[in-house]
Amino acid sequence: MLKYSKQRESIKNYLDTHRIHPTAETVYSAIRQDFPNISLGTVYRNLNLLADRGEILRISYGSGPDRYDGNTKPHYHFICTSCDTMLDLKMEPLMHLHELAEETFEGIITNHVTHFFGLCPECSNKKNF
Amino acid sequence: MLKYSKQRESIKNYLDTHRIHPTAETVYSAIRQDFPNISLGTVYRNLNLLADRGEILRISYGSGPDRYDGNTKPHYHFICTSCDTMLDLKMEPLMHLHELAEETFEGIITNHVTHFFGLCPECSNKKNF
DNA sequence: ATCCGTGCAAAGAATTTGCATACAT
DNA sequence: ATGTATGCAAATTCTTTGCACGGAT
Repeated sequence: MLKYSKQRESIKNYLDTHRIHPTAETVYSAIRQDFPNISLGTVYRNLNLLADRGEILRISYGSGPDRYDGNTKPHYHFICTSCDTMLDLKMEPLMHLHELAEETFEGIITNHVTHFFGLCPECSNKKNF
Repeated sequence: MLKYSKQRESIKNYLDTHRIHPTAETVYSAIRQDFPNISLGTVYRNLNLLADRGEILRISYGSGPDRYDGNTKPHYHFICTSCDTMLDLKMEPLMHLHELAEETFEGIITNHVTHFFGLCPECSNKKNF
């Protein structure tokens, strides 16, 4: 049975109010303002717990630490290859994509993950001058 | 300037002839048959070097170690959530997908990575009985 | 009273790196 | 001869985990 903890509430609240796709470390630093004694282990434990329950999203994309997202509505992410910023894309997720993939596949496909890469608005401006 | 090494050649050759999306460890174990003294560090160094040159693919998908692929032709991957097998999908990659994403995005999108998840043919059979 | 969550520190997994030597050019 | 590649081991990075204590139910 799940018990309330103020640390977990604070983490969840942070993710709900800061849609910056923070890493565990970033969450840790932020939460520390309110809970100076919180440990990184607790942050990881709660991020895992929340992600397992579907209350937040864990996003892995290849390089560097995982990111977390309070927005659990299906949406795609963009990662800037220059500054590593992660942004939400407005594009509608292609829900039919795994059905399409399943047509030529003998197993069962239940979901897909897509990440887009390139230069974020800020970095693409810098390169133009 | 890049110099020849038999270790690197062997790694490249292994990936070209074994399309099983091995991890660095798997490559290491295999190459060791021919080069008993090769070190894991050398395997990683060469996998990185080959991936940077575009001669092989590095595939990260969230859990566990990265996988490597000798097939550099654009194609999607499927990962079995039960046995962790990684398989190529026959489905044509949606090259227009980042153009589509770019329509509602202020930056520059140069590519996308999509992974499909579910049960591989073998595991989906087991579950049916 | 029970037992889940926490803080702390140590351990673990995956990968990278410094250094002296071996090898390709 | 020059400089890159290797083997080895230590270091790094990110994340998980064991344990004793504190807090929620």
